[in-house]
Amino acid sequence: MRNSLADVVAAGLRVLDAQGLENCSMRRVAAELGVQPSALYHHVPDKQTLLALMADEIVGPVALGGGAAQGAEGAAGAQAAGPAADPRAFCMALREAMLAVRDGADVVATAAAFRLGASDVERWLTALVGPDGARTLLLYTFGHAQSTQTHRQAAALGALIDPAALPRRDAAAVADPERDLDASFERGLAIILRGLDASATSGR
Amino acid sequence: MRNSLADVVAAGLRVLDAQGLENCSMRRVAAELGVQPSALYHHVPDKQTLLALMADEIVGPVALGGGAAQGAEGAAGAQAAGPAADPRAFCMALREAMLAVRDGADVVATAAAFRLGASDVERWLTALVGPDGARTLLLYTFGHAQSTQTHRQAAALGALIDPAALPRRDAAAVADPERDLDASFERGLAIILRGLDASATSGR
DNA sequence: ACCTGAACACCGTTCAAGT
DNA sequence: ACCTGAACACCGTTCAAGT
Repeated sequence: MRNSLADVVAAGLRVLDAQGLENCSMRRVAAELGVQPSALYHHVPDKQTLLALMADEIVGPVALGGGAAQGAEGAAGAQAAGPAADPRAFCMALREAMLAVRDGADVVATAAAFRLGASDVERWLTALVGPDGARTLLLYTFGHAQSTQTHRQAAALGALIDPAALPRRDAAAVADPERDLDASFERGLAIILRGLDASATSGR
Repeated sequence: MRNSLADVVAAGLRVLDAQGLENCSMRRVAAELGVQPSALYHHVPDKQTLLALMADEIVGPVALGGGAAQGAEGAAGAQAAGPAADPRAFCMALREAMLAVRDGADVVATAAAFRLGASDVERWLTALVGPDGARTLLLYTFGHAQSTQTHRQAAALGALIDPAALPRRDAAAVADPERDLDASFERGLAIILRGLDASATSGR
């Protein structure tokens, strides 16, 4: 039989991961399903809506399945419990989920901005650290993940840049940008959490 | 006589501010200059480069002209001094500059990610608060500004959403989202700066 | 309910050629 | 140096029509 909405979203994620957001066109998603472009509009009103559904799929495991990342596909052995109880683990899991699919951070961040204050992840974080802490952590996490993925993409294209032409201080980061960015994320997270602690123990 | 690179960048900014990033095509920029699309490729190798130059123009006043925003165009009465000496003022000025042009945050954040660790703004902030603090503040500022502008755009299109259908807790934010987002940005900034202070006074 | 086929109004980029 | 004209391989979306 024919395709369901879930099939369309899954095909979208496959194209996104394989080709990147730039090349994730309605026409390519349709081709992935072996169907005419116009057929997609039976399942989804426009591209933006499809991307929002894809974002939900990317983030789903984090909001529902606990701190450990589970792959965007099946989520076979899901813990029935809620998300991680600790904001650090939550943000790291969120980051991992976004980084697991190509340009995932862009897709998730854009969708989240459309529902500012009303997303599941923001609600969960608000329960853990209050509304200001939640938004700060979330936007930092999005910003860092987007930056990481854009930088990855730039590095993938421009293996062209000659490391010898760079200032000495950037040498380590150029040598292993992936490890550097992971560590940089965790240090920033620590700074924000320290700020939240200080706010809690002082007069607010 | 004919157009210069500066003319192309200026035309790009005019189209961006008037039509948004989505509609800021090479063909429209060319039309703004009264020229064929192919003529742009004499000044610029591709669209990405043009957007990066536009990003520099948007952020320029902040990196060079002090804390006060000055409009992306002329910057007639520039203070000769460096940027704001205080990280709070610097981030607020950066945010203001990005918000001053439609989709400015998207354009600046993308360009910044391509030069991660090598942008002028990151260098300046690093001098004020060290590399971890700089990246944290920067990515938070980008994330919040992007979120603000995306949310604006959504609100502009969907005056459709019925406020009565929303949970009560969001009522104030819906009533005046602009003021709410400004205040939210400053509270998040305070949290991060408090975290940096705590790191400095404690053992690091 | 789900899809095809054809169309409309667009894209970024290249390239030979003009002045 | 700066631009035109024409072309290539694409876009998102709509709409009548099929099954």
